[in-house]
Amino acid sequence: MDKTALFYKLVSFTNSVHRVTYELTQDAKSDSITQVQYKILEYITVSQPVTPSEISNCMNMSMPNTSRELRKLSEKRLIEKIEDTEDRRKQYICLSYDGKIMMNEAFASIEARFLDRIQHASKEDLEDIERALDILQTKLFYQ
Amino acid sequence: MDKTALFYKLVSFTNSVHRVTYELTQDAKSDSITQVQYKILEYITVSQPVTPSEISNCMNMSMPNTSRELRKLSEKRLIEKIEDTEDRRKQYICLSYDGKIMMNEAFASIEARFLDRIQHASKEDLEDIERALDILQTKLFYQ
DNA sequence: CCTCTTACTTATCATTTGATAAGTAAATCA
DNA sequence: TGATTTACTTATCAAATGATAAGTAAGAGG
Repeated sequence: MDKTALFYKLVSFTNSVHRVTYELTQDAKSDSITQVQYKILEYITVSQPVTPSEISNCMNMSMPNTSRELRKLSEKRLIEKIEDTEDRRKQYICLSYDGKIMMNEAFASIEARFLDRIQHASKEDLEDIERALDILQTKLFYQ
Repeated sequence: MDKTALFYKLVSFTNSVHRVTYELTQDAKSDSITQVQYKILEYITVSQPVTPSEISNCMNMSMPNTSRELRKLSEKRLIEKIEDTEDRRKQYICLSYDGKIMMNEAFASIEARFLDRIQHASKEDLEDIERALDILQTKLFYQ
């Protein structure tokens, strides 16, 4: 298989990943937040504590827009801002108690759909899947 | 590895896929169309000919919004609408000549970045990647 | 101390996207 | 033939998102 054929396979694959991700995550988020706010909470969940600049960089959002969405999340009592004691310009963002509850529920609902999706997979299938995830993460979707 | 651990691996994996997809595709689309319009063109490119209803279903867009975006793409001369001769309510959407040129350019730019990403992969690595893509597509990201 | 840079905020505006109501025209069905 | 359904359109509105200008306050460097 030449590299261009592999590229087409990748295109088809990423489409599948996006479609299945959509299927697993649809309706998982609370209606009280927007899609972008959910993605920010998701990022904070796996990376906390995190600064607004990091959110801005990693999510490809401008600082003003990041700041606005963080303010909204803060007003909804889903995150907490903690000042850096050494550099008082910096902040660290963490999930609040309510935010943790919300994200736990969201992840639980996504996990349930995932388990449903792999319910007919054999032990060998699961091992294949795990190996394949590792290979692609290190050799193709790295960084 | 239990299924919950596998789920966390999946979460991390899909984040990587989304990030790399963003990296590969950023700036690939022309500035004269919006993100949604680009996604529609991408779908048409790989599935043409396709009906507005199919686009609406597969892209999770309402028919009115699908219709609006297709009208805009048509006004930009990037797609063509062909009436079904048997059922005159139906349409088939195809890329126009200009649309094909635009998508060829976009795909070429994405492919160039992809090739860059795998430039250091050995023949064995590429085979591993191909196998892994196949396994995940059939066992996890199916349908 | 003064200047520059960094980290973040506020304000504002345009554009995109999503949702809904209402309509047309052709096919199907009874 | 008349009623219903399907495929798509038009119009309109609200909300989300993106982009930019201008501002504050703290740290860093000379």
